[in-house]
Amino acid sequence: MTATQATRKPSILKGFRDYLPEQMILRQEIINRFKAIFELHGFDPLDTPAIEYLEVLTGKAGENEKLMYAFEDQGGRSVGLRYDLTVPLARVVAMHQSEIVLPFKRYHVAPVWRADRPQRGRFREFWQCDADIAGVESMAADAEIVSVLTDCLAAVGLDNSVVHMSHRRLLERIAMAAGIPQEQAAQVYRSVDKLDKIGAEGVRKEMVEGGIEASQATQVLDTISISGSIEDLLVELSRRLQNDANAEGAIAEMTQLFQLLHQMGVPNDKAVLDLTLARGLDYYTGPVFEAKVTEPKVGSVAGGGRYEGLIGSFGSRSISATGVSLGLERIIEVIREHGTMPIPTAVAQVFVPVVDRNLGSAAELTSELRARGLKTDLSLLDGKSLGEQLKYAGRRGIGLAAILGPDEAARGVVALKNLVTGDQIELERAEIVQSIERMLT
RNA sequence: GUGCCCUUAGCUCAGUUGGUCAGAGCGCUUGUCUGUGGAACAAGAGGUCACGGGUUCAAGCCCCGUAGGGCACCCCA
Repeated sequence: MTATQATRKPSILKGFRDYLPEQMILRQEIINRFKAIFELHGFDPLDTPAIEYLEVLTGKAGENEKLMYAFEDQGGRSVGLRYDLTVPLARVVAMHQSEIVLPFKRYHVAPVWRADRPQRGRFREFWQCDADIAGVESMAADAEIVSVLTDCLAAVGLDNSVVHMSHRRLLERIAMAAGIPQEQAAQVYRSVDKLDKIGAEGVRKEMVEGGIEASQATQVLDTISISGSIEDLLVELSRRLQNDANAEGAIAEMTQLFQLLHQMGVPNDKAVLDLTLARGLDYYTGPVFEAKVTEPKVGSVAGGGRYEGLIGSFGSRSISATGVSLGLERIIEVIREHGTMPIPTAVAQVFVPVVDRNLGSAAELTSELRARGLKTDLSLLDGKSLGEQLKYAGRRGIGLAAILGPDEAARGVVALKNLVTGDQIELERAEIVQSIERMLT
């Protein structure tokens, strides 16, 4: 620090965070599991720049654009931090058409930025884990996406999550059937979306206050509240919206989508029809879905849907796509709250302390373990007592300590101590690596 | 973008109507303990009471602003 430089308290921007090792270990574990699921379903990886031309980003998110980080770069260009991973994907598909083979399946795990007001499970920089399919109009793609989603949620133990599904055109047509004019439809979507939060009366009240006639509000509420099995529900809906070819198309798509999900082994109670679902992003046009958990209250944990016009909006030929975004931060909230999966505490699997200052023998043992791929931490506290070294390892969250001192060496063994339980056993020196390997699997 | 609440040692918090109010517990450091940690006991370090203004004889305590955190709305992963 030079004399002319003022010292500044270390600090970071509101809504942005450092990820210390303790957090990173869990984050990486979750991301690894998601990537494994994406690849299991045949998706390839993709990455794009954090910053895009502003015009690439705008015009897609509707009102949400006020949340976009936009600024001028040193060259006076209008640019912005990406708001989601879907728009960059659409740009990529439109831009690299000659290199991309359709159907295009890609996954993308990366940070996005929104100048939102921070809250629990809501940050200004957060990570999304996306999987999308471009170039397939049939419900086969949507079914694939939803099944990737349910697999991902299962992979991190989110058994209390449910994917709510609807179709953009259903709510639209229900509102229309109730005689609500086009310009008030948005009010309907906004209110209806809160049904589980403020109840039917709350929604009715809000709609009326929003200028919708009481009888129309009642009719909408009545229609979206019908219940039964998915098949019955869709049939009933079809009856109520009869002679509406547009609605029929949407109903047919949803019917097929649920059928496919069933055949793909997605349990009935994991993907349900929810007519109140209204997603904010403007670009959705077909089936939409959102994964929700009831506790903790972090909003939805994943969301997605079909967008037919987005890729074409970049001037390319029209290519329909569908995809999902999983919200890493919110999923972590749920995992930590409910302990839905074991939370790894350290990367190292084995700690090797230095006994009697004999760094050499500890180093030899360490390199043997590492050679077999065991993540091994060699003690850097060789001047300290064994007790202190073990204490250090325990606090780091490392599970095992392999102790090789003169006593053990003389008898041809290694003492293996479980740092969680305190139990200690002795294993043959010659077979120590294999023994530990066996214990860890 | 709107409204409300919060911010005191590393952490969780006490601090009465502004006048020994700068504290506790945990943690940390050291010792009892020169090959086995998380226990106990003892001693010790650590805070310009978020930051900047203001009111007052006097402010952690009152007022204003800024920053950060939280909640609700909006919206959303």
